[in-house]
Formats: sequence, structure tokens, C-alpha cells
Amino acid sequence: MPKVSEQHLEARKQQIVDAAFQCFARKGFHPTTMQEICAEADLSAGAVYRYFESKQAIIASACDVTQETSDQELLARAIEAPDTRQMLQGLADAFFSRVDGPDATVQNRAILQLWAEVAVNDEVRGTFKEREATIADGMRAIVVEAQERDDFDVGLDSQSVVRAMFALYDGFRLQKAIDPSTPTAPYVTVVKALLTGSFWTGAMPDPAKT
Amino acid sequence: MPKVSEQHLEARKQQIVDAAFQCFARKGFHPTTMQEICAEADLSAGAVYRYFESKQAIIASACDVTQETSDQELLARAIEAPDTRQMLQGLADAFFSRVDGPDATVQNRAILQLWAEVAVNDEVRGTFKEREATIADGMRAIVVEAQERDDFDVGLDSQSVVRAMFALYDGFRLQKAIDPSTPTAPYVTVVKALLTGSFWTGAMPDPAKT
Amino acid sequence: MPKVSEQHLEARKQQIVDAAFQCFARKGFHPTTMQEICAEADLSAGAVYRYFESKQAIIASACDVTQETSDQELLARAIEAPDTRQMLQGLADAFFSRVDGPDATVQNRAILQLWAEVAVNDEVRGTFKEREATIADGMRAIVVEAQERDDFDVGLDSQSVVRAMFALYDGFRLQKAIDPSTPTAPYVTVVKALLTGSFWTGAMPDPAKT
Amino acid sequence: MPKVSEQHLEARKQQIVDAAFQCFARKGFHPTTMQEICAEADLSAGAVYRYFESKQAIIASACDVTQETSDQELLARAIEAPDTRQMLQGLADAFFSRVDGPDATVQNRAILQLWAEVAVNDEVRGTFKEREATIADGMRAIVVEAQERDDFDVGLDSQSVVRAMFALYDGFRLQKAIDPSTPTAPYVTVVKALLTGSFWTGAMPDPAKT
DNA sequence: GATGAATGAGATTTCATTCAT
DNA sequence: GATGAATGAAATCTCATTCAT
Repeated sequence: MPKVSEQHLEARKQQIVDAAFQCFARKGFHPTTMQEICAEADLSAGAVYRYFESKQAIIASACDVTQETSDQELLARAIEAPDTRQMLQGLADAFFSRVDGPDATVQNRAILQLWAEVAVNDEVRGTFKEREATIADGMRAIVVEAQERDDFDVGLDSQSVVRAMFALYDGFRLQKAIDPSTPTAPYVTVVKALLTGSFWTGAMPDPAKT
Repeated sequence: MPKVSEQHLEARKQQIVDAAFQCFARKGFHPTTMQEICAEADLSAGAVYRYFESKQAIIASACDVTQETSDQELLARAIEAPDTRQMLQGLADAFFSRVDGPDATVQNRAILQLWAEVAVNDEVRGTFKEREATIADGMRAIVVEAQERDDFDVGLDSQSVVRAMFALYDGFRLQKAIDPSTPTAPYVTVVKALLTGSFWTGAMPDPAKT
Repeated sequence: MPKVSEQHLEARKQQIVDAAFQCFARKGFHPTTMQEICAEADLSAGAVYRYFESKQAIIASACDVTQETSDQELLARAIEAPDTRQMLQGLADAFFSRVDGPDATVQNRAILQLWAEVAVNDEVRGTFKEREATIADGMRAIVVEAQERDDFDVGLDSQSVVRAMFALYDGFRLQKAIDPSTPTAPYVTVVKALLTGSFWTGAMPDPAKT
Repeated sequence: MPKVSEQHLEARKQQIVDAAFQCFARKGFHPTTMQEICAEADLSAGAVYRYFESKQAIIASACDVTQETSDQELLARAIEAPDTRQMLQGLADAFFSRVDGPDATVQNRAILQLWAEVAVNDEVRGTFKEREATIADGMRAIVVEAQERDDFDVGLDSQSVVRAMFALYDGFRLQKAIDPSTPTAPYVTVVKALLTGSFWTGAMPDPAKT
């Protein structure tokens, strides 16, 4: 009996967050009204408030949900690659596969809303930083390992390398959000080229200098 | 006399937009109230409405103002560099010098608000895309030139290369907005390394393959 | 079988009214929600609505319940006293014994809610006046009798004498409701003194005058 | 300039509290809606909220206003009377003159609402107790003085005597609130009789006993 | 009979905008 | 030109009541 109830509860919460998510991607957090969320969730206001204390709680929940899925898994799988290059390519493919596909534009636009909220809302920022930190740690381990294998310049700050990787991903999501027709494949090719040394084909600086 | 008037008008508009900008960076566009903008601008509601038709107009104006300064100039100056590497390094220094310094956190956070609005507001998106396109075109010329000099892999889509450059910049602004204490210098080093071929120090793939 | 049912029905109603009574004393009629009553009664909303048509009905019932007990009885017993003084003292003791004891604060506070409702709610006022009238009539008989015995000034309006007696009771309940630590015994002493002539110990006015 | 503004502010606040007072007397605090208060005050919702933070604040203010007038003055004037009897009679006349007259029913009913709120609302209770205490202290001085003159039984607790006086007043207000047609004059006569020794005309108890 | 999730009207409160002074 | 009090539509949230299970 408690099980049914709990399943029901979770299902309803999901239903509401999903509906809210759509609305948020469409109009942003604050311009979205509860009425719109209720309509999208096909529920009355009273029902929604049975599952969430406030609109703020729905926003927080929606922020929480974003990409809650398995960055960890991606990292774990990537690490099994035989060499750094293949690992990076696998990672790039895995991450960038998310920016296309059904629902991706909604996700990408929602992410922008989340970022804006993060800049402004301490609670949301807290959760966000925490999650980022977890992934960043995983990534950093990978970077350090690549440096130990002498694949990445050991002189580079590993943290900053991770930041650059994030940037290449997040920055592209921004562009997809603004223009969903942006082609992904050639971008991923560039990213792989950057990370695996085939981007720059010109002369290298005289190592005697610097 | 019309000149004085016009100067005055512009000055007041600037005063209001500046005030609004601060508020927006602090709370986001929509949660910011006109009262807050008025207070920050040290003007009455009536006065503000003499210069702007609506809050929406202030938002649009604030979005317009963002980095209105001289991306073009930076590009023009960069192009004068003797070689691609120096040009890229100059560009990186120029752009990333903006993400620090006084007022930078406000700028970085405001940018997140702008992005969120862009995802959601057709008018703002129009202006934004236009501006981006202008800079992107300038950057693209640089990239194509680098490819012609055989400094960048000619097989890469120049548009996507520009996107990657944008991403490295925007993605970092995102991180600075979330955590203003993020150090910039090591990140810029990584960016330069990525773009000028000193990032990847491992083996290159067998050109016979692929 | 109808009897069992009826007993059950009454028991349930009582349970609900008792619960409501507690809530009402705590928060007042209108701020109390049905949910709170249900929780206090340990019943579901549906169950409560099986026994009462509406919240209004519960309020009415709670008002009805107040002191439903036996003012009449007190009067009947008092009347058996050998003289007016003893009768008044007995009455005072009987009535004021109610303002202390367990549950008395709840009662006293609930009474204030009732009075407020009476001022505002025609239905409740009707019931209230009726009940008051009954007791007032009983009291009045006592007063008239005392006047006939020449114990009370025959020049006084008996109705108003009754009102004064009520006032001494109700006004004290008000004070106990506001501050439950108010001591009862010395107050009762004063009341008895007032009613039996030992309050005023000064000179009496010159009967020649007035 | 600040003076005009401040006067205006006070005037508006008064206007709103007065309007609210009417509504409260009519329907009670909680069933009264802001819309009703706004309509009664002939002001828009927005305007009302410029002067009061919340409905709760209006309730508090309305409670505060109740009888803010000059109980102190009455006491001060009463004290000048040549003897206790005349003083008591003066006091009684002064106080009870308030329970009739235009607007008195509104006042009397509002008082019941206040009492109910006092039982339930800590903030309101605080203010209420404080004010009561002030008057009670004044009254007590009078009572003690009467005891020193040997007009009141010195064996009685002066605090309780004050309480009895309050009760005779408050209890009558209750009755007037419930039935505004209750005649005041004969009641006042009874009160005066009680306090000045002409109520009980029967035998006094044998002082040898007790 | 009992449950408690759902309803939806309605309450309080906010805030962009206007306009008399 | 400037002010800021006033407006009132609309937002969030509550809660008495119903009804499928």
C-alpha cells in the first residue's frame, strides 16, 4: 500500500516536472505561470500544490532534473578505452550525442534558463556547483592520466583543461539553443581535432624560445 | 538646443540602462521590478517611462548594450599580427581580459540572463544573432586565412572552428559567472595551447589509416 | 440495528466536534481548516463530510455544544438554598468552578470565538440568544424572589441585575482566556461581596436626598 | 513637503483602518476579504498595499485603534471627584456612555472580534495586554484609595476588584453587541448600586460568624 | 463506509504602467 | 519635465468540498 502510494507520488512529481520543463524551455522560469504548468501537466492548481510546495520548488526540481542522467556512466565507459585518443573521441561522441535528437532543443534551451537561474539563485547554484564538481573531478582524473601518459602537455593546469572541455560542450549547447539547425557533426570533428592534436597543422614554436 | 536635449536624453537612457543592468545581473530580467530599476537609477517611475516605453524596452536595450564595445576592433587589431600563432594569442588575451576586472562578474552574470532571454524572446534573439553573425564573419575570415596558410587543418569546417572558439570563450564566462574566483590565466594558457598545437603532445595517428 | 447505527453516528459526530473544538480554541473558527479538524479527529475528509454537511455545520455544532451542560441544573440546585446569600454564594461557586480545571482554557478561548461568531453570524446568534434567554429567565426568577424577600433593592430592573451577574461571569472568562494564570478565588470573593452587600463599607447616601 | 506627505500617509492609513473596522464589525476579521476593505475604503488593492504590508497588519492596526481613546482621561477626570461614590458614578457614566450612540454597535461588535483574535494571535494579545495593564493600574490606584478611605472592604484583593469592574463593563458590551436594543440606563443603575452599597438591602451576616 | 487525491473558485499580494499635480 | 500615488490585471497559493476507488 505504501508502495503504490509512493510510486504514484513519484509519478505525479515527474509528470509535473516534465510539464514544467517544457514550459520553462519555452518561456523561461519566471514568465511561466503556474496555470501554464498546470495546463501542461493536465492537473488542477490544487493538485500541483499537493506535490510541490511552491513554484520555486518546481524550478529547483526542474533544475535538479536537468541532465541528472549519468554523466558518471559516460566517464566510466570512456575510461575503458585503450588509449587517450579513443577515449576522447568516445567522450565527445557520447556528450555531443545529447545535443541532438528529439527533445534536445527543449533541453538546450532549458539549460540556458538553468544557467541564468544559477547566476541569481543561491539554492540552485549550490546544487549546480555540487553536481558540476562531481563530473569535473571525474574528468580531471582522466586529464591527469592523459598527462601522465604524456598525451597532454604536462605543463597545463588540469583543472583548466577540464574547464576547456566543459566550455566546448556548454558553448555549443548555447549555440544549439539559439539556432537548433546548427550542425553538430563538423563541430564535433573540430573538438576532436583540438583535443587530439590534429587541429594545428602549422609550424611549432622554436622550443629554444619562450 | 536640440543637441543638448538629445545629449540629455541619451545620458538619461544610459543611466537607466546601467541601473537596469546592475539589477538584471543581480536578480535576472523578470524578477527585477521597475521599482528596483527606478531606485537604482535614482529616478521616479514616471521619469523612467519618459525614456523607455516599457520594461521590455529596457530589457532589449540592456541586451543591446552587452559587449556592444568593439569586438570588431579586437579582430581588426588581431589581423595585423605577423603570424597565426601570434594573432591567436593576441585575440585570446584581448577577449579574456574582459572576463576579469571590475564589473566583470556583473557582466558575466548579465550575459547568462541574456542567453536565457535569447532562448525565449524572438526580438532579443534577432538582435543577438545579428551581432553574433557579424563577429562570426570576422572570425571566419581569420580562420580561413589560417587554413590557407596551412596553420589550421584545411579539412575542418571553418564555421565550426569559429564556433569552437566562441565556445571556449562563452563556456568560460559561464564558469566565471558561477564562480567568480575561477582563475583566468591558466585557462587562457590551455586555450592558446589548444589552438596553436601545443596541447596534444602524444603520438599522432598513423596517417595511413582512416 | 438502527440504534447501534445511531450511537455510532452520535459518537462520530462528537469525536469530530471535540476535535474541531480544540482547533477552534487554538486558531479561531475561520483560520481553522477542515484538514486540521480531520487530522485532530483522526479521520479522513470524506469521513468528516459523511457526518457534517459543511464546515459551517461543524461551527454551528461546536457553538451549540458550548456549555450545553446544565446551567439549568445549577439554577435548580441553587434555588434550594435556605436564604439569598447562601444561594448566591452557591451559584457563584458553581459557575466559577468551570473557569478553572483541565480544559478550561480551551473552553474559555472557544467562548471568545463563539462570541465573535455570534456578532456576525445570524444562525449562531439565534441559537445563542435562545439559550441565553432560558438561563436568563431562570436567573431572573431568582432575582425577583430576592427582591421580594427585600434582599435586593426592589428599585432595580431585574433584567439588568441578571445582566450584571452574567457580566461578572463572562467578563472574567474573557480575562481567563487572555491570561489563564489569573487567580479565580479572590475574584469570586469580590463577586460574592458585591452581590451580598459586603463590598461597600463606606457611608450610605443621605436617604433624604436624591 | 514631508509634512504634507506624512499627513497624507496618516490620513490614508486612517481611512483604510476605518473602512476595515466597519467590515470587521460586520463579518469578522477573517471572513472579511481585502476586496471588501478596498471597496469600503474606496481604494484599489494596490493603493491599500502601499499603506499596509498585509491584511494581518490591517487587523493589528484595527485592534490597536479600538478604544485607543482616552481611558486615561476618564480616569484622570474621575479622580477629581470629592468622594468615592461620586467618583464611581462618574466613571460608570463615562464608560457606559460609550456603549450607546452612533457607531457604538460597530464598536461593540468589533470588540468581540478583537477578543477572539486576542485568544488566538500572539502579537495582538501582546498589544492588548499592555493596554489593559495601563488602565488596570489606573483603576487599581482608585480602588486602593477607596479601600484606604474605608469605602471598599479592605479585605478584598484590589486587583480582583478591578477585574470585576472590567467585567461589568466588558460583559455588558458583549450583551449590547449581541442585542443592540439592550437598554443601558437600568444596567448602569445596577452597576452603581453594586459598587456603592445600595444593591443588597437584606440582612448582613452576623459579624460574629465566618 | 472510508479514503485521500483532485478540483477550482476565490483569497491575498505584486507590479508594470498611468496621470494628476 | 518630474513625481509618486493610484490602478487593476494577473500571479501565486489555499482550502472547502467531491467522488472514484
